[in-house]
Amino acid sequence: MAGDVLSTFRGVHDHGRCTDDALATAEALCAEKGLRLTALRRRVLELVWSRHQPVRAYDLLEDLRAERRRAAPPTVYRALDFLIANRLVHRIESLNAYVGCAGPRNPHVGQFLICRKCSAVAELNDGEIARTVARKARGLGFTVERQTIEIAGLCPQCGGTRAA
Amino acid sequence: MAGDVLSTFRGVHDHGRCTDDALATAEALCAEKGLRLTALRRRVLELVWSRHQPVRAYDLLEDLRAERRRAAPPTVYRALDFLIANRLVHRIESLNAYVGCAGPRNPHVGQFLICRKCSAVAELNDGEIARTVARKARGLGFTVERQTIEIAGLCPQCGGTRAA
DNA sequence: GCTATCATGTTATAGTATAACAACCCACGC
DNA sequence: GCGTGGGTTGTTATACTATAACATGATAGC
Ligand SMILES: [Zn+2]
Ligand SMILES: [Zn+2]
Ligand SMILES: [Zn+2]
Ligand SMILES: [Zn+2]
Repeated sequence: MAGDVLSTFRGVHDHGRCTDDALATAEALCAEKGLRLTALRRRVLELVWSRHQPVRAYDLLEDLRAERRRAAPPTVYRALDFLIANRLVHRIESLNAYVGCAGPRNPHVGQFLICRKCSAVAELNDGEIARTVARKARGLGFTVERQTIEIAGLCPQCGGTRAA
Repeated sequence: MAGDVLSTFRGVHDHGRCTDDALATAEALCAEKGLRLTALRRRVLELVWSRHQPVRAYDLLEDLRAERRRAAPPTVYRALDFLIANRLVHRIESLNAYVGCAGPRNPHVGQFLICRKCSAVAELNDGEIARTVARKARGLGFTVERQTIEIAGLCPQCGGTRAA
């Protein structure tokens, strides 16, 4: 992946490289696990990465149709199901949208910083937050299976304060 | 409100009282702030509380129609908009559903424990989690405006471990 | 090649939410 | 009282998100 957690928020990053890396990692990961990253699934993953922003399913569908006339909603939703199940894509619940996973090899919960102005999303993936949440929930007798953490606000470029 | 954060998860709580309290608090709060808690909005709030579970908008609509034939989707969505804007109701993003706010007087972010088996939802509202998230985000130059934290799993009644 | 399995195509429909404009109501000032 | 103006609700239509159900096609192991 190209750079740290905030690379998405910076004006320009080498997004071609960033997408290529993601696809290469996905290929390798699927090969290791014996998963079938078909042409369709690979292409959907590529389209998800193509903007480095949360992408909605029907936008993906529109893109797909340009090159695959027979694409229908199940086409894209099934590809997304596969990609999400195998941790290559995350769903952003508060936006009904999808983003490529920045680190599919590191097991992690979904934690996202979402800029309401430029729509960029960065994956936070902070262990301390995850552990604090898990500890508090466990302390109440609750068994945690999935954490959904979505932080909305302004990224550094769009009005955020400078890092200390 | 009737009891602590986990009262929702216990077999039986005095839910009539719990709903009455919520409505009384809402009335008082709106009176203080000069907000118009109309009959419709009050009734929708009551319906949201009626199950002490996440309720979907179209279920509310169905309930409403039993007594107000002219109710349509905007009827319920507009009431929900008002209730959410004034912190009387929370939206659970991962479920497309709505729950009554357990403590509208305490300013707080939305943090929820959601049992996938019995569908009960408890509002966590833990300051340490909120502060940890805020600190981490701020450290990256991100200005936090809204936190969405939804923890899915099993509640104590449905298979969670006992609290220590 | 045969066959079981998984993947995709295809059609239809379910579920969630908002746009746009009309009608109504009520508080306020005249 | 009367108008008037803003906020609330009614009404119709439509946009957006997602899945069901069954048919067809590709793939891999035997
Ligand atoms: Zn990820
Ligand atoms: Zn931004
Ligand atoms: Zn209750
Ligand atoms: Zn439960």
